[in-house]
Amino acid sequence: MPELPEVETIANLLRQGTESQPAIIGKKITGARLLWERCLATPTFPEFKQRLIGQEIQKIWRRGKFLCLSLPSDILLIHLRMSGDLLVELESAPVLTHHRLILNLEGGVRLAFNDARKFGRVWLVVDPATVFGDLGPEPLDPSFTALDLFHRLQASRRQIKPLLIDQSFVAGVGNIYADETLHHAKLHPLRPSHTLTFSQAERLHHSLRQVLEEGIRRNGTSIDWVYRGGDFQNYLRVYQRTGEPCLVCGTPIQKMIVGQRGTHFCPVCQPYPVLIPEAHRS
DNA sequence: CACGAGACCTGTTCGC
DNA sequence: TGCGAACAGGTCTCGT
Repeated sequence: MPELPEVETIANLLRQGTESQPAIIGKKITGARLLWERCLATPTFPEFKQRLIGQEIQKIWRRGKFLCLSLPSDILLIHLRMSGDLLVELESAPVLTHHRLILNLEGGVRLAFNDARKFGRVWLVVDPATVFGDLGPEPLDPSFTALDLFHRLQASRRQIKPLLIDQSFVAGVGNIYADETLHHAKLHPLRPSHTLTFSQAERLHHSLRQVLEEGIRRNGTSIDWVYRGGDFQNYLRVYQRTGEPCLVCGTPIQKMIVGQRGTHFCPVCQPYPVLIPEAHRS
């Protein structure tokens, strides 16, 4: 499910709390319960529990699609993958079917990792870089410029859509926001990345930020049976709008499979350009 | 290096 | 109405 804007939304909720749920910053972890063994990537559960209990949640942040909780001696990393969610609930609340890991906190509340499809993972590490691997730049970070993006596009000959969702290219973009970004930037999903001009790269850079920021502003996208409170699904321009009119030109939105992922685009707003082979250029 | 297929999972929706 | 197939916001690994 969650891409950058959804993870950012969850981080905000955990930091600030809501009318019904307290913020969890500053709270100590008092207990842990593992309900689906494989969701804990590292360390073993006994060590996890022993290291975790007594530590206080000092900071909550995001890197790409990773949710990160800083503790005094460790960092707890959570990746929600397709169907994961984090809920703050009363200790007395019933344990829902898809709860996979529960952390008890001070004050009678708990943090529950819920994940129907069991793809999500949790790590407790000292150095998050060991888990992040070669994660690309944060698209909303001011240090990520259009020129950076242009250089990265030039360094590859891959199709732009699979490249955008490659986490080592830029961090945090998934299927929904990639399709939305390409439509906003008026670029065909199959366009080879190295054929983009600098001004097209600038446009892509701008579109990527516009779309991600709007997603965050609307508290993310809530689709399928997983409701998270966001309403960006009501403002999608192409994603899951196959056959419906393009909001810009009225042409029916088309769907194709690219890199095994459903890809939605407007054939008129996002034309595939006639490319002149390099060898034939004067 | 780039791409495709398959695996990991469960739940919902689609098509006959 | 019922049932199997297809599909879903992600990522890893393996083979070509």
